[in-house]
Amino acid sequence: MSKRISLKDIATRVGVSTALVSYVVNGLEKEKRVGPEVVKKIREVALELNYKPNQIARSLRSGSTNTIGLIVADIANPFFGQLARIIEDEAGKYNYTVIIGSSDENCAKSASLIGTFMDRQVDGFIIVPSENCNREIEMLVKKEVPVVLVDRFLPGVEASYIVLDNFRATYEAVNHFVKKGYERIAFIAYKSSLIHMQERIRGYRQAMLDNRLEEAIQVKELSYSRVKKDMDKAVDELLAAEQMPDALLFATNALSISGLYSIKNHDISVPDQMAIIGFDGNEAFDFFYSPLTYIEQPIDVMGKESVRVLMDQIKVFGKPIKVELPHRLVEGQSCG
Amino acid sequence: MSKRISLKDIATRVGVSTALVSYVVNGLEKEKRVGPEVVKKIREVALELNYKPNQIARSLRSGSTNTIGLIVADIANPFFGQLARIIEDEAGKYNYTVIIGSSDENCAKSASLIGTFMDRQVDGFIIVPSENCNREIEMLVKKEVPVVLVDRFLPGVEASYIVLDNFRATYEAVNHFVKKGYERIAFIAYKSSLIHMQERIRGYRQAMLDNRLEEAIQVKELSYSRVKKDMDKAVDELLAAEQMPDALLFATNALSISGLYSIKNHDISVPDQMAIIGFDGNEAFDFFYSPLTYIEQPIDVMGKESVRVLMDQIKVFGKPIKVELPHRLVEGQSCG
DNA sequence: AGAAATAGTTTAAACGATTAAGCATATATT
DNA sequence: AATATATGCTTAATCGTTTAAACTATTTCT
Repeated sequence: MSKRISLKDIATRVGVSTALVSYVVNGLEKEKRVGPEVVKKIREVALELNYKPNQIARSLRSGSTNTIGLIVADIANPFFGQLARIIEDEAGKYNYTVIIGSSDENCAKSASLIGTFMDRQVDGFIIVPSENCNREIEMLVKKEVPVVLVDRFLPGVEASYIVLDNFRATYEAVNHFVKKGYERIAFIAYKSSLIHMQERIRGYRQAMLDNRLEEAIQVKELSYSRVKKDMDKAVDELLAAEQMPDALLFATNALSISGLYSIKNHDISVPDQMAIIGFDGNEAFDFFYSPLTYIEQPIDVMGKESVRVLMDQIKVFGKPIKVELPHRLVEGQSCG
Repeated sequence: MSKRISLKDIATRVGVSTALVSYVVNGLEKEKRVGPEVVKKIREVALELNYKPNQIARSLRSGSTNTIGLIVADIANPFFGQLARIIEDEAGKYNYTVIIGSSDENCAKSASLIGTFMDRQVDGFIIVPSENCNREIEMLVKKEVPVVLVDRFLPGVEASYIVLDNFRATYEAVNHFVKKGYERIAFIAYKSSLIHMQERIRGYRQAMLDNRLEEAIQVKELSYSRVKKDMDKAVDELLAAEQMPDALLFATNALSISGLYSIKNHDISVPDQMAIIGFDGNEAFDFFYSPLTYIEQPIDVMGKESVRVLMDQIKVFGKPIKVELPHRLVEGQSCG
C-alpha cells in the first residue's frame, strides 16, 4: 500500500507547522486566525495531494471512533439482514460506521464479539441479546458504554431497548384466529427464556384463556440448534393428536419457514385443515400455496429508533430509554 | 464511558516502564529477557485490572487495522447476507473484523463507501463492484490496496476476483431446458453492462445458437431500480407474443422472486404452460406451487475463497488471483 | 511613549502501544 | 586484571492528529 499523505506532508510542502494545517482542514481558520494566503496555499496543497485525515489517529486522540458495533443473531437471516441495512443507512446519516457480528443466539459468541468490538473502541453497541447474556450486557452498562438492545430486552438489566409489544402481537393473532372461527389453536415457539419469546407465549396463553380456550392450549418449544428435527416431531405430534389443532401460530420467521416445509410435506391443506399465522414477513410466505397471514414488525422504525436512541446515549449517557413498537397484522389467505 | 486501563496504568502500578509491560503482554518476555518476578507481577496486575490493549493505538503504530471493508449490493438481500455471514466468520479466523456497506448497485455510493473505509484504514477490501465503477477500483489497485472482487469482476481492471462461471451456468441451464423438451426459452435479466450479467446473457445466447434455437432467442433486460414495473411489462409481453415462450430463465435471485409474483398473478401453470429455472437458491423457491429448479452458487466457497485470497494479498501484495467457481443445477419440479 | 490588544504562527504535549537503542550491573572468559 | 558476554531494565522516538499555551510582530489605544 502506497504511503498516505499526512498533515506533516502538507505542512512541509507549504512551509508551516502541522497545527495550521490541522486548523485549516478542520475549518477553524477563522477562529484560529490563520492568514488568508496561508489558508489558500494549504487548501491548494491539500487538494493537490488529495489529503484525507487518518481516522485512526484522530480516534486515538479524540477517544471516539464514530463506529458502532452491531450484534445480531445471524446476518444471513433476512430479518436481521434488513435490520442491519436500516441501521447501516441510519448510522451513516450521523456519520457513523457499523461493524457487524453474528452471535448465533450464543452467549459465548456474543461475549467474544463484545470483547472484539470493545477492543476496537466502538462508541456504542446495538445488540440483539442472546439468552443468559445478562452479565455481559450489565458489564457494558456498568462501564457506561452506550448500549441499545433491539428485538428483545433483558429484564432486570438497565439498558435502553427497542422491541415489539410481543404480548399484544400474539394475543391479537389468537383473537384473529378466533374471529375466523378457529378454536384448537397451537403455538410453535423456541425454547428460550428470552423475554420476547416468553412474551409471545404469554400473549398466546392469555388470549386463549380470555377466549375460554384453555383446554386447547398447546405450546411446542423447539430447540434453536435443531429446529428442523424438532419441527418435524412437533408437527407429527400435533397431527397425531386425537384433537388435531385447526390453527397454528408460529413465533418467528425462521420457525414459520421451517413449519411450512413440514406442513407442505404432510400435504395439509391450508386453511381448510389448518389455518396459519406467521410472525414477521418473508417473501417465501407469498409463494406458499396459501399465502400467509402474518404479524408484521416495523423493522424500519425498529432500526431507525435504535440508532437514534444510541446516538442520544452517546451524546450524554443518561437514563435508559425504552421503546415498545406496535405490530400490524397482514392478512393473506392462510386464515380463511 | 469509564476510563480504560492502559499500559501506563500497569507500568505505574508495578513500578516499571511501559516497555516491559508491552513485552510481557505480547509474550516477548523470553526474547526481551524480562526478569521472572517482574513478569509474574505484570501478569498479575494486568489480570487484576483486566487490561485490554487499545487496538486503535496499536493500529496507528503498526499501520494495520486488522479490518476489512466489505461492500455488497444490499446486505438485506439474502444472497449477500449469506455471503457476508461466511466472510464474517472466515475473517474472524484470521483475527480480522469486517465493516459492511451496501452500494445498491450504485457507483456513487460505492465510491463513498470506499472513501469512508479508506479513511478508516482498512487493510483490504472485498467488493461486489457496481456498474461503471472501474475508475474507483482501479484507483485502489494503483494505490496497492488489497482488493478482491466477488460475484463479478471488471474486465480490464487488474484486481483479484472470485466469480461463478456465469457463462456455463446459463449455458447449461438452457441445455437442461432443451433436454426436457423445451424450445422457446426466454431469458429475463438486468439491464447491466456488468460482466456477470453479460456472461449470463452470452451463455444463454450461445446455448440457444448451439441448439439451433436462434429464432427463439428473447432477452428481456430490466432496470435495477424498477424491477417490479419492468417485470410485469416483460411478462405481459412474453405472454402476449404469438409464439409464447414455453420456458423462462431468470438471471438472479431477486429477478426470480419478482418473476414468480408475476407468473403467479397470471395464473400460469408451471411447468405445463411454462417451465422455469432460477438463478441462485432461495427459501421462497421451495414454496412456489412448483418448487423451482435453480442454478445453485457455491456461496460458501465464494466467501471463504475471497477472504483467503484477500489475506494472501494483504500478506504480500502480488499478482491478481482470479478464481472461477462451478455452479450446480438443483432440480425442483419447475422443469418437468 | 508605553501599555494593551490583535494577528499570525510555532511549540510541544497528549492519545496508547511498540521497539530500537542505550545504560547499568553482574557474570564469564582469557 | 582486563575484556567480553549476559541480564534486566529505561529512554525516547514513532505513528498522525489535535489543541492549549507560548511566542513574535504588528497595530491600536491612552
